[in-house]
Amino acid sequence: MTMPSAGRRDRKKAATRQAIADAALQLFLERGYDQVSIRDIADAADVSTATVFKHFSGKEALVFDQDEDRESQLIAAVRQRPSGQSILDALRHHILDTWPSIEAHPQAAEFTNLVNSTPVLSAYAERMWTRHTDSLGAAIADEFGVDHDNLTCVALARFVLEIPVLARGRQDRRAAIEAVFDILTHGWEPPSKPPAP
Amino acid sequence: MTMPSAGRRDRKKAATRQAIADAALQLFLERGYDQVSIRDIADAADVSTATVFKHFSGKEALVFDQDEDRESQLIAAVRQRPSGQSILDALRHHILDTWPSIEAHPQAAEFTNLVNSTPVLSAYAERMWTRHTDSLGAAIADEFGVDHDNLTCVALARFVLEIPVLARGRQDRRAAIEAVFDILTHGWEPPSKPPAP
DNA sequence: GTAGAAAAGTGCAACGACTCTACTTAGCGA
DNA sequence: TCGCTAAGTAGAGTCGTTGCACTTTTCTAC
Repeated sequence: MTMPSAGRRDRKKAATRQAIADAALQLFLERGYDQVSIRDIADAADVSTATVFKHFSGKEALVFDQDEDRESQLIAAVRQRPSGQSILDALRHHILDTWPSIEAHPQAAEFTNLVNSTPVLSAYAERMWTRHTDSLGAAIADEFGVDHDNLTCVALARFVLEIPVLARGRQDRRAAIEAVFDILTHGWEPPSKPPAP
Repeated sequence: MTMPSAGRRDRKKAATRQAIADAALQLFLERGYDQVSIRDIADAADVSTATVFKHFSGKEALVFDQDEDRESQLIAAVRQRPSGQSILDALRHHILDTWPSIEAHPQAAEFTNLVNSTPVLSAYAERMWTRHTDSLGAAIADEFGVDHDNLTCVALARFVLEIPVLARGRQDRRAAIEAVFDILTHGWEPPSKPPAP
């Protein structure tokens, strides 16, 4: 594995960060997002409020700790796909491989519930995905040798990044992901009517 | 036309609201969003800060004054479409008819620039559109007699509502809208390479 | 008309998120 | 061992936002 703890300093820094994130998540799950202040979190982690903001850009970021390198993974999935594989297939496999496991965590039920019941967190979660639209669109455009803001490529990036949001909370997430990729591949078709009740 | 000014009270209320919105927009364009406080706006409009929040839900809402009934228009476009017209066509015509005029306003350049250069405003603008995903998805589902959270319908709603965001700032907005609707209708295809330089 | 409900607006205090500044502490490299 | 730098602290301050008690204005019903 990687060795992120080059020295005692970095290790202590990571420990503080983790202590803050842990305290925050526990308090949020206990009382709800709006009922927990930064002060509460700082006290629980035994740090000052200023330290909290040294580690996290804002209150919402405390909830989504492990966000880091989704972007680079996405772009790598496009750039380093098996030769002969289409970009749509590469993205489909990447999302099928990486994403459902995030929701399959223990504690995921409570966590998902927390996010869905707190509007500011739902909004933040959506932006976490769509934030990467530009980079992914540019990567796709590179594969075809067109401008980075090429509409076709940016549109594909944006639609693909909506898929996790669309699949969130569905019973069969994998089927949902496949279904939406089908729309993108073959065009939209009216839903099949269910058998009459 | 409609008569929204039933009495003196409503007229004065509308006037105050307008005074606040005007003062806010002018100050924002002059100094930039972050350099204007709610107190500044309240002072410029000669009201108290509490009054500002009686009329607008938050600071961001001061920028997007005329947001109101996009949702009902969208749903009407689906429900009351000419018989025989597909839902995709109805939505395409609706967006082509209603949306490009919003950006064609005088002062639109400065305004667009303000929004694009202020992250919190870009995020808010996106949410203004995608906020209606659920209602539009439900309306589409109704047309086919399927569940309101039917994935195919919700996905279509979400993709369609992304189109204005995708077309924003393009040279030829109408062509951009058509192009994205083409993706939704026939499936995604790689972009055509431009002639080599 | 006039009384009184209803609503718009005010002034103020408060809370929480976040920032800034000046200061202490602790690891690190020479 | 001696600084240098980065992590952390305390505390004051800004700003968005809300709540409360109160005044003023308009509408409505008698």
